[in-house]
Amino acid sequence: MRDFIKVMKALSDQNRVKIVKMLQHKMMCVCEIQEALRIAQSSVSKHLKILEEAGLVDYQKDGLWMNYHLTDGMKSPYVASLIGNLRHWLEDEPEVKELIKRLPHIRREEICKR
Amino acid sequence: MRDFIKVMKALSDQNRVKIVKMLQHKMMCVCEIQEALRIAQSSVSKHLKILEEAGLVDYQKDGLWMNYHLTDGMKSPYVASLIGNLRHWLEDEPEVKELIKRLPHIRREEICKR
DNA sequence: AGGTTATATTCCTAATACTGAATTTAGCAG
DNA sequence: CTGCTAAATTCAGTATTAGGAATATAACCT
Repeated sequence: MRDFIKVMKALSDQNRVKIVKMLQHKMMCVCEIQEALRIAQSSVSKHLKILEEAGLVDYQKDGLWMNYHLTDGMKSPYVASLIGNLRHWLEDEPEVKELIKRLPHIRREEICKR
Repeated sequence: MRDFIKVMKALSDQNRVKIVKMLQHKMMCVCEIQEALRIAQSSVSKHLKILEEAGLVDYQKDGLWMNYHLTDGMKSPYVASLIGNLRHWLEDEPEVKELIKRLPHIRREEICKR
């Protein structure tokens, strides 16, 4: 029950859903997500932690960068099902579409170092 | 997006998830749910409203009673998917099992009128 | 109409959650 | 080691949510 509710809560926030939708397209570091969502860096970190604790995302260190990516959901049927469905769900949401369109132009080399 | 998040939020609460699991077994009135969950009547009403606004439950009047039941999810893919999955999900949760076991003994004729 | 009962709504309190600014931590480069 | 940068954590303020007691509403009965 606790695990199920963790996943539901994780997906109960607009910014976190947007993060999931973006990560379907490419792995991203914190500052890229920050740039895409235009919210404070600390907020991004906290959202990612909530997604991670729900089992939705994971990350690999790459020097200073943390590359966040979606998990395969092998550890939780709730995660597997929702990540699977979210591949088609919300695809036509204007907010999501606009975000995805901007994705290719958000490159860490241009964003970081400031 | 708003609709999706409404469904996620509706299922982000233990008592609301329990209500959904109970309604898989039979339609129930407010006081039966109140007796099953052992929480205040106003809390039950509010949870049911949240579930209703998310499209997860609906009700039919029967005199003074409101018979709440799960929807078929025809109006929302999110609802359809989650109600479908919740038919097997959480079946082995001790809290849910105990609740379902008590269900047959919770009959409105014995509960109401007090 | 007046009484009774089931449910909804209002009101208030306590707990939880989101936000951003500031600080800390960790990994590089020289 | 020093300086620099990305990310995590802490802190404080605000907003949202869950809870129950009390009240209002609606449907029934006589």
